Amino acid sequence: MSDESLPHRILACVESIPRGRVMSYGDIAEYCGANTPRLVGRVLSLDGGTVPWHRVVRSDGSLATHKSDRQRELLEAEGVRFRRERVDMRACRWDGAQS
DNA sequence: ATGTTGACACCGG
DNA sequence: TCCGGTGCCAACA
Repeated sequence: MSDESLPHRILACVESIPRGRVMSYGDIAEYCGANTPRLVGRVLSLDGGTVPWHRVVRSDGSLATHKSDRQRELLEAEGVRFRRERVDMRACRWDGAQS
């Protein structure tokens, strides 16, 4: 399964997130076999923006630290439901296999 | 090898 | 629900 390197796997996973859906750093880490969610954030920062990074949020639904404004904008544009400053995980969480 | 840093997660108050 | 401290693991100087 891991014909690709871990960083590449993570990016592929993020790309697989459907429009209007989100995944937490921890979920992606587990799904891709990363030992720590911090690694996911690192990969995304290095990548720069060739993947829909805005669809990756914290496990509690809060947004990333520096780009939170931008991120919320993009997510709302995709129809993601917000509750104050947090994503409605209950409705938008994507596990990578859900229908 | 050791200490610092970070696009995180979890727990207690 | 909000805030702060603690635990994690990998990358870097």
